[in-house]
Amino acid sequence: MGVRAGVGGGEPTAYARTVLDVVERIPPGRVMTYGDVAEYLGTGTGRTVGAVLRRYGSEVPWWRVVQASGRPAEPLVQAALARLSREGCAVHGERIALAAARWDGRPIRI
DNA sequence: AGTATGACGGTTA
DNA sequence: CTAACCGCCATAC
Repeated sequence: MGVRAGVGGGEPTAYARTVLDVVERIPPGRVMTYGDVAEYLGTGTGRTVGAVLRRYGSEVPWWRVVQASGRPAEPLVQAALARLSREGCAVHGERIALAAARWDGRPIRI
């Protein structure tokens, strides 16, 4: 049941699965930067995280991953901002207020 | 094996 | 604020 089989031809690599796993856990209305995900995993970089989402991210909340500037990646600016705004995320221009929406990976207060 | 490629990030000008 | 540059590392070929 690889629910996450996205557009990619093959199956996600082991690394890709860890990335997708983290992104799937980002709570609605919260965001992580590409670099945050890599740092949280302890492997990879913002680039590698972006590469995974580009390939296999269609089945996970990809709009909750933004650049360190608070702005969604180029091809996703409008789509991501619309979804985040709907989730109650504070949007300033084309940027998310990271100070308020950034998620550290810990449960929000059970 | 070696090279090229990114939904990135930080620094510098 | 914009633009250029370089370091980063998993993948594709």
